[in-house]
Amino acid sequence: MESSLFLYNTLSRRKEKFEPLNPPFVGMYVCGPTVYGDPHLGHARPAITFDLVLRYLQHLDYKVRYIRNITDVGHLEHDLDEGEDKIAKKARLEQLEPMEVAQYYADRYFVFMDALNVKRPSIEPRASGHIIEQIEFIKKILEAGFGYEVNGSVYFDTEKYSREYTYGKLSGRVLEDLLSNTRELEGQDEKRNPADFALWKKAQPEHIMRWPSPWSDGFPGWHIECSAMGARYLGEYFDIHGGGMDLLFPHHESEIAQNQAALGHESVKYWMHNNMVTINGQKMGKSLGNFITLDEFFNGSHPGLTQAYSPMTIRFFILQAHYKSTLDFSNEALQAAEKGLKRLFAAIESLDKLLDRDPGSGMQDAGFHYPAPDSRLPALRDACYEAMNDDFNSPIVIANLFEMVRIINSVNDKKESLSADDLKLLKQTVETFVYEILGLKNELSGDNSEYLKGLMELVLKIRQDSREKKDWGTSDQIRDTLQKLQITVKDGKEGSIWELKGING
RNA sequence: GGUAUCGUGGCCGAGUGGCUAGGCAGAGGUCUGCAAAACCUCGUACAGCGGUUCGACUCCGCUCGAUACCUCCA
Repeated sequence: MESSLFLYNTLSRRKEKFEPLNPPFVGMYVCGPTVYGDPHLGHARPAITFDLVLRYLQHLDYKVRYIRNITDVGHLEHDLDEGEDKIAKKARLEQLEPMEVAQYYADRYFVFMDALNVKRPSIEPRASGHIIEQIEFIKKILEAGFGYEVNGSVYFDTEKYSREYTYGKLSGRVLEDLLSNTRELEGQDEKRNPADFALWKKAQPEHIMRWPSPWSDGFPGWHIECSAMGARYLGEYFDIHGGGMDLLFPHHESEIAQNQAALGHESVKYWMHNNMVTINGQKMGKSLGNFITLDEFFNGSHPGLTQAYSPMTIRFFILQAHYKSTLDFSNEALQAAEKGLKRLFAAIESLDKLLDRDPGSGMQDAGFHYPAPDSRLPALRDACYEAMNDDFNSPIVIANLFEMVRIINSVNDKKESLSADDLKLLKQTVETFVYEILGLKNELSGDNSEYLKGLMELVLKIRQDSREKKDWGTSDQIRDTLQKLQITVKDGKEGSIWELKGING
């Protein structure tokens, strides 16, 4: 595994070799959710994408500090209520404290991310807990001369910035185009330039989320939190900054400008952006109202869903597409993912049984020959590493895993044979990639208590006896009854196996 | 209009200048008391039109189409 990890850097628009600033340490910052609504499928994408990145970096023995923020202040409602904080609005409607709302949805977010087997980041800082850092950051921008204050609000001076640096380098935009193509919005008159963005906003009287600052009682602009918290926890220069493609402009663009202005240099070496989840070809998003929440997926309680889908089905579905491609949701696609995942885990169970049965001794006595080492196995393992090294290409990893599935099943059917060493290599490879790197887990096996296992062993023994007596009536009755209890019995050459039907039980 | 990404077989989705992606669905077969599962075989896809090339789905141009973003909206 001497090949290096390459990742696509949005800033350069090409794949670059990953070379951490201070190996073996890696600093990674990912834009987290704004906690004013239930997490939906669109939230799962970046969470799982960067969970994959985290897991693979950890697998490569990097020590990763992973920061994912919680935005609980600052996002303004775009449509109806101009200038009102999103969280504040929701709070007023529901007669709750703003922080109560933020806490509620943050908790929901954690629960669903846990269900998706997304590892918790090292630190999950909240914007509301870092007002001081944000104010300090704004001060630095003002000191450097790239901001200006108007009526208690502070704005970033994009025009002045553009004289020395390039505002638009990340998103490929040109400031002049931005100026000429800006649509007219209310409340923009304070800005010198339509392309300028707020660093600090003075709160209107009805605005209940507010903090004191040198300029006014108000709240920070949207982009400043990531600049401030990134610098706070990862330093002025760190390795990876991730987020959804929809954040590329203006959020990340502005973050670069803020850091350049305040610190005198940029902060991020590699910018990574995951693509969107679409539904009927359209971005799934809060603003379009076409989102399906994770809760609804897990329960099947959305009219657009023909059934419930388990967390691992969702995770597998997302990993089957490369993170930079759009991923179109459909029931058909999710059902395909569910079945594929089931096949994958069925093969892993078969592999375990093969190893239990043949721990490597006595094979020759039992009449087995010792097959030569199978060259396909190291090749498949290497292909998995190559895929991961090539910008985290999880779909290729999965394709290779299915090649292994086919080999496992062939061995299980006695159509091929593998040495015990090869079986172990196979097991190690499969488990490394499935469990550790892709972060999948077998949801079916969770229900296999020792109690249930013992009971099933007895039932299948009785059925086996009746089968040997060709008492098909009894044997089929047992199978049919078990089927009604959601337990499927499959007769194989080495006896019968059983599984609980449906990943949701 | 600008910027970016993309258009692959029934569906989802990789990838490459000439060599099988993979999953699901479908067809045929093997195995099995039946069933299920598994295994084998199969469809010869790459928006359209030009160009470069010995050869392009893969490179270039154009056309058509889709999606995202365009100031405080994941």
